[in-house]
Amino acid sequence: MAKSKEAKNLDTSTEEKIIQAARKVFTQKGYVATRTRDIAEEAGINLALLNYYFRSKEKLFQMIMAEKLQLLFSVVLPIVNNDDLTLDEKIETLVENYIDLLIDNPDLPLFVLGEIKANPEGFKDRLQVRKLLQNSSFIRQLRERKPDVEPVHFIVSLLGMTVFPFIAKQILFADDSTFKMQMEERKVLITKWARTILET
Amino acid sequence: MAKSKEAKNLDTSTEEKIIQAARKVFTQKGYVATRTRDIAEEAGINLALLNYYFRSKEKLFQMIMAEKLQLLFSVVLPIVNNDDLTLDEKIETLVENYIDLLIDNPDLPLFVLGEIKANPEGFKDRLQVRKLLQNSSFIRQLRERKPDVEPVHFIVSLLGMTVFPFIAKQILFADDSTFKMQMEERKVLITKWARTILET
DNA sequence: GTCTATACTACGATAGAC
DNA sequence: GTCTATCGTAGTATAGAC
Repeated sequence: MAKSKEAKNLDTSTEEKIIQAARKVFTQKGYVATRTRDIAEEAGINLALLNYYFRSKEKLFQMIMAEKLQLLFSVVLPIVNNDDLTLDEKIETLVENYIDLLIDNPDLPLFVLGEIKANPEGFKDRLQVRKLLQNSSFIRQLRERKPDVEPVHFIVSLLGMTVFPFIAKQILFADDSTFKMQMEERKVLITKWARTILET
Repeated sequence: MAKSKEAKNLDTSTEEKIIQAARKVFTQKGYVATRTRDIAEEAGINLALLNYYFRSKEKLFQMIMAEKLQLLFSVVLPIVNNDDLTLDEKIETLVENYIDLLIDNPDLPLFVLGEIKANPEGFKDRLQVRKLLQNSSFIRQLRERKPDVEPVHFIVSLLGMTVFPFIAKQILFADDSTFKMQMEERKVLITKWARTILET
């Protein structure tokens, strides 16, 4: 730990300021739409410094994207592979943790999904979600509980109910504070509905 | 009807060829990422012709976007406002029609939602989905059936289950043919699950 | 490390010949 | 209506002074 500091941003290093700015602008506008000038301005530094610390816009972007993918995986993987949790416990924990994550990072889904669509090749190796899920205890438990339905259908529905509001909030929700409140409400609703579906 | 023609593309007017190309490229790559040169090449015409027929990239884009929004609304509005349909009939029809639409236009959701996020101001007046839904018989029926749950939560879940697979298909589904097959399966699954949820 | 000035490239748009 | 050639601008990246 460094000495106690009161300032939030004034004492952060230039490199860190650039990273923070890049995080914000990239996730808000996507790769093509962000200009390195936007990032420099947001960071309060000169444009040349961006290329001094990171070689290029592309390199800087890769850092941010890797970080965001890591963030997404870090929520899912520990849960779906945890043999000690029952199926119902997994569902409840997944939904709660995911909604908490997305409330803190509302741009995340549209950002990641948009960039994957824009450049599928760049994600070919990094995204083996299907393989990671395939052997998980989550899938195994789903097959046991509902042998007649492909697990993918349940997972897509669970993810859809959880993630979709964050993707479509501009259209479907009025203001930001009621949105947050309703997402808290959704935690228990989705969990309940998912269990109901499994009992069908 | 024009005289019978066998060719599909050779006889279409230059203007129509540009529109078709723009439809394809814009919905695939989004506004910022598409270059007018891409559209010209896709249409098999010269770049200058694009500005001859449509004044600018922006004008051409607005045409395509208006068309796509119209497409989305034309599926939803007639159903949610139809007083002759029961709630269960509305749900079934909505899911079926939407999945059919999205199978034919898989890029549609990510395209529209991405552009709205990129330029929220440009959609302020055109998107009054909330107001259009507010007074619909669909909402009224939902309130009657489940007075304890905000209708928005049910609608978001229904839309999420239906639309999300098309947004995340790069990640969650293997190949295109099994994807289509599984989307057909989903029609009856979502309808069934939605009804189950309403009985909770 | 940080700045200013600039090179280089890519893009949207237009002029002008046919 | 359609083409070639080109203008103007905006964006990434770098050179070089401090």
